[in-house]
Amino acid sequence: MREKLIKGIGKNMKEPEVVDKLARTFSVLGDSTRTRIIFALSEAELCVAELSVILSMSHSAISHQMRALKDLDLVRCRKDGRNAYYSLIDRHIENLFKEGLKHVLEKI
Amino acid sequence: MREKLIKGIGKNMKEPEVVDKLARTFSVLGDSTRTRIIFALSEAELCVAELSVILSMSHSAISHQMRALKDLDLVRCRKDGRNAYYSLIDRHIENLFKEGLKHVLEKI
DNA sequence: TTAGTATATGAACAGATGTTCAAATATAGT
DNA sequence: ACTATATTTGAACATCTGTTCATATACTAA
Repeated sequence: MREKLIKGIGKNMKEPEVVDKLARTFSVLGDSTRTRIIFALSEAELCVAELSVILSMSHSAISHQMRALKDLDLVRCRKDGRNAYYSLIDRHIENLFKEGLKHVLEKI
Repeated sequence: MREKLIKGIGKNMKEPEVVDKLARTFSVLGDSTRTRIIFALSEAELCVAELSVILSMSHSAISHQMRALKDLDLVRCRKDGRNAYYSLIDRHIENLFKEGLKHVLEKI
């Protein structure tokens, strides 16, 4: 047991607010439906109906997931008539996704 | 509805095996206990007892989580006597974690 | 061997999560 | 106004997940 080391790490630990948001951010990427949505959006801006074709899932299921992604600032929504077009909010998210993908492809 | 675009994205979609492992990888980062463990390990190699002090959690709870992290190749384990020292498996994971942290700090 | 310590494991429980279904809202065209 | 289409929402349900508790395993030192 290295008391000083432990104390130092405890001191550096991020505040609960930050830790929680970080965890929820990873968590929202951590579902295969949403992972596929993020992949699709990394190729193009897409509306709910298009995503539901790509993933073979109901509009409702997609819409619920889009809300989760929007709540955590991973995607933005652009309304055009009766369509809602979603896209990744920034390159940051795309990088995060691609870094994860690289890791997985190395380990498989 | 843009049939060709949709078909193209469907074709590019990663295989279920890859998607699932990617999702599970993000998922394992997506819990505040494990997020804190990853943070601690980004500062030093630590054993279960030390992690349990830093996080104020039982050895058992930590041990269960370490297994989840090891199963997904996020950490490695080095046995030294009766201690099990864990560390991040590579810089890749550290980058992933720090990218996520940057995103969160921007959005808070 | 024995006692003591560090981890690991399995079962069980409460709480969280993803999908479905039905219904509501919103917009466009007639 | 009415109809059709796109999306959203809320409730319900089954499944998954994280912690606790008790117990087991592994190693060290006497």
